[in-house]
Amino acid sequence: MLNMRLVEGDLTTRARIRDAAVHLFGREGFAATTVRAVAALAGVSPALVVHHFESKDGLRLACDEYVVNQFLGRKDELANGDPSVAIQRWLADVDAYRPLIDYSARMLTSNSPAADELFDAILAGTSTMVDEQVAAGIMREPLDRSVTALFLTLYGVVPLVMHRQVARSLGMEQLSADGIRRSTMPILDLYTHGLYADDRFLVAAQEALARTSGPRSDKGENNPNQDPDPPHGARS
Amino acid sequence: MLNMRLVEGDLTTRARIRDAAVHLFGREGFAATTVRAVAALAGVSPALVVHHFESKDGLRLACDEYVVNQFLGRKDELANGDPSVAIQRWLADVDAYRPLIDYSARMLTSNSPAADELFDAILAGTSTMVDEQVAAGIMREPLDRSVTALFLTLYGVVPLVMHRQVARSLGMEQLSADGIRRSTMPILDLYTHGLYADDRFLVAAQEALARTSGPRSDKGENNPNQDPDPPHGARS
DNA sequence: CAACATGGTAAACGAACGTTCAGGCGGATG
DNA sequence: CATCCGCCTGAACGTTCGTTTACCATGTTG
Repeated sequence: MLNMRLVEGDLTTRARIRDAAVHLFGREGFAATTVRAVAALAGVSPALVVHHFESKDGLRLACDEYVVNQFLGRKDELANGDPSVAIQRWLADVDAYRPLIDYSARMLTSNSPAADELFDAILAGTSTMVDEQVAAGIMREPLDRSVTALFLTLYGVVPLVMHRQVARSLGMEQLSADGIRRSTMPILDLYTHGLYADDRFLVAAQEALARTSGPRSDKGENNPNQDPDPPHGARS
Repeated sequence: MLNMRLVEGDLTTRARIRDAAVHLFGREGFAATTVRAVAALAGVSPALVVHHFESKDGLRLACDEYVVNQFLGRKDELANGDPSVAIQRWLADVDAYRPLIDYSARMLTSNSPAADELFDAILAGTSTMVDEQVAAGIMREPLDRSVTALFLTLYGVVPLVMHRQVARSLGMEQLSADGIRRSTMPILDLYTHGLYADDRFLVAAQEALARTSGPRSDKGENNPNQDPDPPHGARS
């Protein structure tokens, strides 16, 4: 009834088209990529792309699903997994996974449901990790577990999402295993010891927050830092 | 010789078009936004858009420059400024600055030269801040100042870049001042005390890095960021 | 007053896009 | 051997896009 290679294997023409699409969507973006370009890269006719995926949107959906599954492993293992493992697996072999990295980086900043699904999965994994590490005494009890897990997730994916700026800043052509190695210790140092010599900012912020918990009228001139960037006496 | 309002003021038709473009480019993306849509939102004809900005790319360039200048303050003050001040100013009044936030969030993950310029400016400001705070004894001496500054910058902009996921995760419709307030203390706590109870991860990573400092031939079998499961292809 | 630059529009053009259609090829089926 | 069906293509269709062209109104200039 069917071609066997279609059922089990995945090196079919359909897969080649999908890979080409992941490649181009990741590098150029969805709207900037034409069906013709995908077809050309896969070595087929544009009509065949539509024949396999119904439409360009269908192709995107298939790519989304494929990348998410590659990220989280097989769908069955979705629940148990620690997503940071997947990120590590990717980053350990950046060159091989670059198309997937590019694609998911773009996906995470898009508005697609697949982006939400992927982010939620990573966040869930991070939350589990926080719970486990706190229970094991490896991690201190954070002030707010869910907010902490959220920002740990953000901090985990931002080198992926902004890999271009990371590579540029490190003086490299593109994200590489070497750059990742160079970043490991400083980041772990931050997570282990923090950065500030004392807790003056922490106290200042606490007081400021207590003061401004109600209104938000003035532009926050003595709002220590309601932003992620470390606070400082900017007015000095 | 010239219309005065064009020279000094900025509430001209040209500015209306530019604002409409920033609005749409930020919300829908550049490629997904049509010149006709910009013109319609600005209440003018599509031809006038081209008349003022030469082309759609010219319009993008003008928007890039405008947003960067809004971010860094006037161009004159570009050198002295601390960009985190700008981020704080924006986040303190999220609703008013939302179009600019959306636009620069999209810009930071794009490949435009303006994105590099903006990121470099923020990074430079953060580096200066690190130097100052270390000199003042507020901040410990980091293991690697430039890498630390880079990641502080990444961590600073990621709530902007991924505002959609931040808002979703905090159970909000969109990024709000309230969500930012809720995040302040946990983040500052991380920056002040770190997260881990001891330095076992730090030591482990240090040893792993020392072991693999040389070669990179094999697939990173004893990489610090190593994972139990080596990369696998499509075979089920 | 004539000449002209400025700010603006309506209509159309050529190109490129996503998609459709009619059909060819080749192996499995009866 | 004839049939059928899945894979695949070339050519075209309709649409929409960015852009161009011709033209109008207004107020400033010499």
